Amino acid sequence: MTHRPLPAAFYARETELVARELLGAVLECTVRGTRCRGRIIETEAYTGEEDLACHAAAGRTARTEVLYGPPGRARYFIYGMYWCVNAVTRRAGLPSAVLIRAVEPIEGIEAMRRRRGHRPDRELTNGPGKLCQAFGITGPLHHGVSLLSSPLRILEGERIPDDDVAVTPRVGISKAVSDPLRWIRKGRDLK
DNA sequence: TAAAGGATTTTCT
DNA sequence: GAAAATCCTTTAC
Repeated sequence: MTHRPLPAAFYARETELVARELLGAVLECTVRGTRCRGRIIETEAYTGEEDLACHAAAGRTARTEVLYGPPGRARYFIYGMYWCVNAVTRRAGLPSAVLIRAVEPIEGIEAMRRRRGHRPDRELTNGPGKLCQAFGITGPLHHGVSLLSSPLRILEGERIPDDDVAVTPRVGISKAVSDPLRWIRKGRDLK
């Protein structure tokens, strides 16, 4: 497969479309010379200020500033003690992003096992906080950086066909809207 | 197998 | 004071 980063124009589209198209793309992170790669298999769209589950619903603050910036940048959100990867979408001034919820390890699995405490392989990267821990993604190092260049980027991958993709409402989010906004590759065996 | 609670920090009511 | 885009451990059935 090619190893080209997805261009900024990829992210400068409707958030739901970007969430769909990111399935199959390759998340890459290099930390101190160790490179990890994983194929994206689950994403979630946070569509803007009108989406109550989106952090931008709270308005423009230091915490949400990156969401308002240009597309193609990474945003990391901390829930108490965990970080998550987001890809900012649309254009500057329109706060929205796609949360990367799960990947399949491709490269650097030894580092992932080490960072994740040698759990079963299926539990290395099957959650938004877990995959960050596995990849060594931390806030100060990665918050707000471009996804188009190292150390953290998203590469072109093999497209996952529509027949293998399911769209569902978000689950476990009290402010979630009923619209289907979570994209999952069918048949994944991660839970 | 399911449910409950803790860790931890920012934000809102 | 409570909840949040989570995860892990403990406790109960």
